[in-house]
Amino acid sequence: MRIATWNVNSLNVRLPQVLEWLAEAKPDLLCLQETKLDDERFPQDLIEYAGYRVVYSGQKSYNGVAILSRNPAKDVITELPGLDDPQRRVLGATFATDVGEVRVLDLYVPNGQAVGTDKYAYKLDWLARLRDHLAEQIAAYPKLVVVGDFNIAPGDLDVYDPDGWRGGILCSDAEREALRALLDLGLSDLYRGFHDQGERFSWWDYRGNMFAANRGLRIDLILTSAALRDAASDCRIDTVPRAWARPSDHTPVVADFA
DNA sequence: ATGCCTTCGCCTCGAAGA
Repeated sequence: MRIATWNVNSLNVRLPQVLEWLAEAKPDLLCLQETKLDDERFPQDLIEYAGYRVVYSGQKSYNGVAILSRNPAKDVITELPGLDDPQRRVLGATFATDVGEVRVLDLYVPNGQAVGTDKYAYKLDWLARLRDHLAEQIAAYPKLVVVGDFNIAPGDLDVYDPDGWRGGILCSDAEREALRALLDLGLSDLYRGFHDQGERFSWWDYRGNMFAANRGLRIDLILTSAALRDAASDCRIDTVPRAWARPSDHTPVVADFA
C-alpha cells in the first residue's frame, strides 16, 4: 500500500500536475489539501478517467480536502466531532488495502497567521479537538494513518533557519506541544523513522528563490499508528514536482507499507 | 520590511497563505 499527501494550492490550477504525478508515482491513496474548489466544481470525471475514485469536501477560494483512491471509501467524515466549523479541512475514510483495512484522516490544519492572533487561537483550539478525535480513532482503528499539511514544523531539524523561526508561527512552543500531544496518543512521524538528517523539507516559500536555495520547512506529515509504523517499508519526500512549471509551494510526501 | 510569489475574487488591488 502506497499513500501520499500533497497540498496542491488550488486543484483548479494544479490538476495537470496531479494527474502527471499519479501516473508516475502510482499511489493507492493520494490525500490533497487546499483544493480551493466548491464540490460542484470538483473535477471528479477527470480523476475517475485517470483510474481513481475520489471523495472530497471543499469550498470556494480557501481550504478543501480530497482523497483519491484505487478502492472505494467507506465511513466518510468531513468534520471533527465537537467542532462546528464551516472551513473544509477534514476528510476521513476507511479503505481496503493489501495491508488490511486502513483508516485514513486527511487534514489541512489551520495556518494560524501569527502567534497571538485570533487565527492562532483557532488553530490551537482546532488541534485540541483533533486530539480528542484521534484518541477515539486510535482505539477504534489499529491501522490508522493521519496525513496532511499540519502547518507545524515538528522540530528545529525541520526548519532551514531554526533560530530565525523559533517562537514564530509554525514553530511556536504551543504548536509543537499540540503536535507532540497527537504523537503521545501512539502515533509516529513516519518520515523521521526513516531519515534523521536535516534540510529535508516539504514546503518552500514562492518568494525569494527559496526552493533553489533549499530554504524550507517540513510541515507535511504522515502520522501512523504502531501497527502501520511496523508495516512501513519507506517514507520519502518527492521534491520533483516542486521543480515543475507552475508548481504548488508544497511537494508530495509518500509512504509505502508491505 | 507594510517587501519578495501565487492564489482567489471581483475586478487590475487586497487578502491570505506559511
